[in-house]
Amino acid sequence: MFEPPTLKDIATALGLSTSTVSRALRDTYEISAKTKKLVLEYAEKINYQPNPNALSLKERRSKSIGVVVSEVANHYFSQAINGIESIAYARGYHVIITQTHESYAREKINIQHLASRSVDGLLVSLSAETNDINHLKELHDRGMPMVFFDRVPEDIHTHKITANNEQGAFEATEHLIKSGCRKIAHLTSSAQLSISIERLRGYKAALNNHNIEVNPDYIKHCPHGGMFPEETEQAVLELLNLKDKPDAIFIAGDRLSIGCLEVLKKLNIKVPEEITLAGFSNSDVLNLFEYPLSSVRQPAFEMGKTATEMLLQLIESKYPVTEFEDKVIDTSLFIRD
Amino acid sequence: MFEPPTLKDIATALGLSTSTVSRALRDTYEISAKTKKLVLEYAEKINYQPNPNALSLKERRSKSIGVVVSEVANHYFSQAINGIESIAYARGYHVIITQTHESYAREKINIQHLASRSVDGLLVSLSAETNDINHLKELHDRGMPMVFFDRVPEDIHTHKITANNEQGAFEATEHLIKSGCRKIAHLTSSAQLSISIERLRGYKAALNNHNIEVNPDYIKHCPHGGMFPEETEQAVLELLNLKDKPDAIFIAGDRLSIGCLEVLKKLNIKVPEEITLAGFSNSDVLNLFEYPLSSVRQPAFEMGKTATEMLLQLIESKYPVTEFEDKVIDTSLFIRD
DNA sequence: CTGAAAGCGCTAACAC
DNA sequence: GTGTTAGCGCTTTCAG
Repeated sequence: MFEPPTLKDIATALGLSTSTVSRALRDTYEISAKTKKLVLEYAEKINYQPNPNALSLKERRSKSIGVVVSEVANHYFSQAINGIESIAYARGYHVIITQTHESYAREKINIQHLASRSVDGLLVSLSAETNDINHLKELHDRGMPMVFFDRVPEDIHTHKITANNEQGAFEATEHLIKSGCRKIAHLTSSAQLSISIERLRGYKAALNNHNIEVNPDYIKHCPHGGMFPEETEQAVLELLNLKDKPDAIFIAGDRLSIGCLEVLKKLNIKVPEEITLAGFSNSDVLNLFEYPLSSVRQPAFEMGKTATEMLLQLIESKYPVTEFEDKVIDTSLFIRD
Repeated sequence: MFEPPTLKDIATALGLSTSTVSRALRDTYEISAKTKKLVLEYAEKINYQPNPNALSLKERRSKSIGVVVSEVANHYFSQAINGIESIAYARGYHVIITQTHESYAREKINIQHLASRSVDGLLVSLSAETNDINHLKELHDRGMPMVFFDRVPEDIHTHKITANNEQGAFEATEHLIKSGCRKIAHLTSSAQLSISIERLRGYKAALNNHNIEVNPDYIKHCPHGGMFPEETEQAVLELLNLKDKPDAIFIAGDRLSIGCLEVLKKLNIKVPEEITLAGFSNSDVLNLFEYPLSSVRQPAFEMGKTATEMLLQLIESKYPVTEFEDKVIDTSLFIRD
């Protein structure tokens, strides 16, 4: 059994009261230098650490924040998490990471878990399956500080931080057009996700701008964001089996890009000779790929940092915050031919 | 301010005592069906959740386990984490993930953070920098349940779970030999890491087995496991600049493999024509790479699961455990030419 | 069957 | 300057 020393242990060992010890440790002014020294040295010696649960109970905050993402294996999220940690650690907060694996049920459970009083605030990116956000709304209404990033809900009024998805999608699609493609398909995640909506909008805008008609057959949604390979495979096959086969695909996500590349490779379809690709991806190994995939990169680290700063501001604010920011950060397009 | 309802809130609202409410909620036998129903319905209505900090304080356990890995972006670790979560969630435990980024200082801080009483046990994979394990030893001596996986220390007596690194390294190296290579280099992580030692041993054994002399110039250590690209680049360049240039490299880790491939690509050195590669990697995109990289895959998910089962057994054991297991799981070699 | 009270480890009035 | 005490939210004797 792991039984760390407590204030009382120090107090009895030193013949003092717990409050004196507590004050000495926290360096209150009204404590004699001698006692302070005595206590500090003894605490150091036995490696005393205050019990965080007792502290949380008392102070009514845990100095920890919860993070909800779909998958840490996704490079966008692992980079964002690094950004989150960089700020949180510097400000003395713990970071508790949970994954939804794009499941709405899992998301509800994780949020539930993190709530109660075990975290002081939440950084959330919605799962692909989520289209009912009542579990979040309720928690938010009851006062849980919350900041959304990347995949954000419409009707919760709080800070949100997103990449400029529309602009990124526009640039990627336009790049395909400028490369000579005209029959550009769009492979994307579930339809209700904010990122899907915005990227679709950018895609359509680029086509419109170049007087290319939007072909509904060219737009394929994967409700689980490519979590299941079959899902992606089927979508890609449907595109390839169209009588008027696309000459390019603009892909809205990392996992989808990988799934798509795998299908093309399996079918031995040459990229970019037979089909050209561009996609949203924060992977750091794209340039090692056999097939070129131009990619829209999101400033993941920076987004994580900013989201965390915003959250800590909410958490530590003395007064209820009513002005919320909707921060949009630019993406950058990396071209590979 | 987020102020969730407490037992007392329910009690006063219903004109009962807190102890009655507590019992009703936990379905004790000595409570009238009527009261129970009343309480349960009200609790449901206001979405009551017990305060986990109060619970932890009382029960002297938090129902959460801490995980220490170097990087969640590493596929081996993200898969292991999925295995860890699968068991932990099923048994009602939280999982708190922390990253060391291969830094010893960060590892110490994370362990410190997780300790005290905020987690019931620890799943640890050492950082590349770590060669002093006193921070862990001390904690372990004071009774913190601990299970090591992947990168394990020598002299802490507890459950350990590793891949059969020596065997995996042997097979990979032998594969290179059978492909006709004779001048096989070894690019690996920091020298004190258990995985480095074991993989080096397998590498040497394979060479010996085929009567190839071990050339010390062919063995390059990267103290930070490829965390810094310059480190890997320098090591690879040193290998390539040898007068007797190697015709193959056996690479001991994921990040190192990527770093190495990037250097080769930059220098326009053809794989496998000019040099053949094999490495430890759990990446799921290797077959999309331009250059073939045969890989030793570790059963990461299974390792995470097993480690968690072992840890929960330690945590929940009524009596001090003195028999410890040293579980070694086989790897598998995936060949790409 | 239900209530009162103690205690988990800590801090913060309030004594003295 | 230091000790005493109450209380954070919960469970658990112990009374009744």
